[in-house]
Amino acid sequence: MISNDSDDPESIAVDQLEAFGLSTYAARTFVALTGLGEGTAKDVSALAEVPRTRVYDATAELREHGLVDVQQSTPKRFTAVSAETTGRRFHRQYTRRADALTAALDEIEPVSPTGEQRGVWTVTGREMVSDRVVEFVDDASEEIVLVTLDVLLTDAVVDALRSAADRGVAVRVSGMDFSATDGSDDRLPDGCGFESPRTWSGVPAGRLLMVDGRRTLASVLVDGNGEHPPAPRDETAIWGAGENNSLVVVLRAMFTWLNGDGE
Amino acid sequence: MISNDSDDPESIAVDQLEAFGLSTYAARTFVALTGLGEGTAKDVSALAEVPRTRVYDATAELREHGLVDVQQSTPKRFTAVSAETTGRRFHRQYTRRADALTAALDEIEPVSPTGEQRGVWTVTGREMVSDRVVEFVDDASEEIVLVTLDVLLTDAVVDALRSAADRGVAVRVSGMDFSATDGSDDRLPDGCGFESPRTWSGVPAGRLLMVDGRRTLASVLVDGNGEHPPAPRDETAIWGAGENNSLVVVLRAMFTWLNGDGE
DNA sequence: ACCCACCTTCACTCACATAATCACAATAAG
DNA sequence: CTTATTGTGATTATGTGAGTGAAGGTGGGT
Repeated sequence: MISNDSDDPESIAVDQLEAFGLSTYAARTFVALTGLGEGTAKDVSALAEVPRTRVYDATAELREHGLVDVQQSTPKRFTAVSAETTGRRFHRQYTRRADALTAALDEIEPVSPTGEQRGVWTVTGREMVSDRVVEFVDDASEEIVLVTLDVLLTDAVVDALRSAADRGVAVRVSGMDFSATDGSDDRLPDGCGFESPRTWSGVPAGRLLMVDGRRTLASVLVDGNGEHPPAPRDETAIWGAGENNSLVVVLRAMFTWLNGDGE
Repeated sequence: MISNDSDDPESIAVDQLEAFGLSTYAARTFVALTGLGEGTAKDVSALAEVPRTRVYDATAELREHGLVDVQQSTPKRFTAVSAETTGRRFHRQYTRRADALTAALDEIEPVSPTGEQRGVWTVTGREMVSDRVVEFVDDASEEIVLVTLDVLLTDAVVDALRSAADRGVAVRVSGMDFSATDGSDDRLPDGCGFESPRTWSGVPAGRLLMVDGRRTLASVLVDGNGEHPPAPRDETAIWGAGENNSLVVVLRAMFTWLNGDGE
């Protein structure tokens, strides 16, 4: 199958514009106008694969978004705004949307977000797991224990750990692969040394996290199901919350055992 | 007609989520889960107007976006991530989209953006006109002359004027209504006094802009066609570029005449 | 003044995606 | 073993947008 989303700038721009809610005609028309700088309906129809009679609808749609100006002459001439203005406009618009969404959800959200949980929840996707890690770390008030692969220690996670350490939380981080983190990662705050990395060699690679002894998360990297490119391996995690949560109990025991072993 | 987009938090959240590309089932399911904190398919179906058998598809869709975690039990239980995480996630995602779009469009954009233009272009919408003003001001290298209503002097415009003044451009701003800008607006940099505001009283309200004597813009506020709410009046602008552009010639003559009159 | 070419708008069909409903299998509880 | 309930799949309907064609209007050329 011939994938539509090639990697040439035109296709990328069209895809992104469609993601921002524009119709395909509008997106293609805008890209064509960006390349032309200025042009008539015929010009656009020739360059982009847009029926000439529909260029007018497309430009009307673009005009409502403030992306195209029109010259009232015969034939009508159209021009697209600059790339920076376009990017800034969408950025502003969707930042506002995100803020409105957060505000609305905040009103809906019930009061007790961190209650006792019975079961174990599952998350998939590397970025999604990182988000949960950050979320848990941000909620920490006393202690954070994290064992992670180096590649999974993204900037967002490091930032969250830093701010936790700054607010007085005891942060203890250890790497699973004993390649880089010989002593402690240079990006992390001081006093994060936890346990010799070698302790964890042989453990199925991923992350282990415990926050305040009440929230735990465990993840593994699972091979993508025979995908064509090198397939950055997908991550699957489970997490649980609450003092008596089964996963919390298991991991807490595991951590205290290993920690007590070290002393 | 009963408008679907009411102003209660639930409807706002659903609308925003749909704007971010989610299906209505997924949006409604997520909002219901945010209110519940945790629940089964039946719970969601009862609270949100979603068929029970479709809750599973909706949660699958939400899971791919990292917005919902699943508990593998019978019955399955679902939980939504926090409001802040949701907002941050979408903000990140669409910031990246905007950046990718800008980069792609930059590659497409031809080299000479500021050529000689024959005709006169039209723009509608207050925000769209402000964007053009900012765009022109940002491209200024020598001189900026702006006459504007106070309400149209938004922060974005002021910022653009500031940065232009900082880079050595002669900025001269004047207000049309002689209410606030007695001498000079306190938000503006120094040395922007241009002409007594009274000169412009009686001129159809809007803005007049000239940049480097090569680009001009004129706008007026036009009454919204009998809209129900107070209807913030819409703005319509025309602009032209090039030394010999008709609009440029007219406005340049106008400005130099008034300026020479003042001396 | 007429004709012709082109531009512009409008109306229509078709296809696809999503909403919505139903039927059936699987599981757990009594 | 029965039964209610849960999960999965197939199926239909509906609405939106892509694609096409026809008709009206405008300007230029003869």
